[in-house]
Amino acid sequence: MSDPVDRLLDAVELGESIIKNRDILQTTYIPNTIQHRTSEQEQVTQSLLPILKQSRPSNLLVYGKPGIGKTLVVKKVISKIQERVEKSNFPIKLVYSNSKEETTLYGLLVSLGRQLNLNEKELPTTGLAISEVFKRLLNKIDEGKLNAIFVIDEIDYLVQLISKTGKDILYQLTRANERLKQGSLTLVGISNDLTFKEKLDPRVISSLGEEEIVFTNYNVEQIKTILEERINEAFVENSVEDPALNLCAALVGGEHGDARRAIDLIRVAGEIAERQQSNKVTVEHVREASLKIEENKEETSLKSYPLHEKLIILAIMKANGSSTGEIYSSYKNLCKTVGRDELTQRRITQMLSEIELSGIITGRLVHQGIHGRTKKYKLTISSEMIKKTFKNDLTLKDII
DNA sequence: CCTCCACAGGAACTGATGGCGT
DNA sequence: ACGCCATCAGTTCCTGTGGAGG
Repeated sequence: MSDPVDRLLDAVELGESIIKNRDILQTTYIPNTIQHRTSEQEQVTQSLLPILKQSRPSNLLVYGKPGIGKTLVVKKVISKIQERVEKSNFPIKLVYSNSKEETTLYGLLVSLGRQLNLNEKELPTTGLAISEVFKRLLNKIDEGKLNAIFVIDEIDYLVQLISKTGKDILYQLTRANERLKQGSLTLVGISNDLTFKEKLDPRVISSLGEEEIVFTNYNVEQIKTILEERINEAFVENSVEDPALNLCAALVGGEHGDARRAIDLIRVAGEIAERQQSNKVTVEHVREASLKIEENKEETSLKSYPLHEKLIILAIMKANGSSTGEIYSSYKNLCKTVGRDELTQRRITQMLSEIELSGIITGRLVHQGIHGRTKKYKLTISSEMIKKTFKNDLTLKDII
């Protein structure tokens, strides 16, 4: 999104910048005070408190919509506790992982292991049985006499991964303490999906859900104060106009109140203002930033698709609003012209729903009586965008 | 009221890849 | 050297279905 080369060049060109501290505008930055979240911080601390007494704290489940500070609060509390026990010989190890970023169960366990300082030799990235990986994790904790806290973000994705493979890793994680002699393991699950608990094994619920904390959504006012705080620290004084700030909060607050997106928005707006050599961030900049973020998302997801998905998107583009059957035959023609083997219709329907999930197309189920049922797909982005991004693709450029 | 279309979408399977332990 | 294990892309086979048209 923000190209480091551009950033450097701009900074040199301008000599001075209206953004004085860029790190603060990163969504991973943990501010000193997390606004509107004091009681949640207390609750998290409360359930992790037993660590100080060297006994095992409760497992914890944190719920709430995206971008409302769940991860921030959990990370902050744990690092505070870490500071307190630093000198004792009973160290706390924070291990964070995001299930969405790891595509497989194996990958997730390995990323946990890496943070426990297991190297390639001790924990290879492939080849082992899942149970073997798990055993090595526990061994490491036991040997190091660690108090490990596993923070698993978007744990609902993990549940999906597990249900595919049939392993009950979550159950084993929650019961791991019975297998540990010297260390301890605490599980903190973070979930966006408030109903996700229903999908869990009841045995897991009883131990994982020992404590539950629900984060409420931010409203527009709260988003605004959060933005204000970051702006104060990150921007040169008075360089963000009030209407711009309001618009930022309104654009985001109108949806789900995702603070991360608000912060992204003001950061991009700031960068645009800088590039235009303006010394103020205006409403216009925010509007532009909003568009730019949108387009960027579209472009990167278009680019990242494999060939057959791209062909499907082109097939839809040629006949916007067509049914699966029509798309499929159009796709087959495209395959012929580029000289590739075509895939089965089953695979194509699957790809279509995958693409739909990313938001580039939308499908609508239609029942046409004797003409059966189909899904009709439409593009949600402009065909110019598609042409523009696929033009550089060697195999595609002549069929656009 | 029944039939039958044109698919949706689940489940199980295959073959390839890559790397482990022994 | 061998069997094993996880994962991925893709295939095969399958059951299910709302309502126009007879």
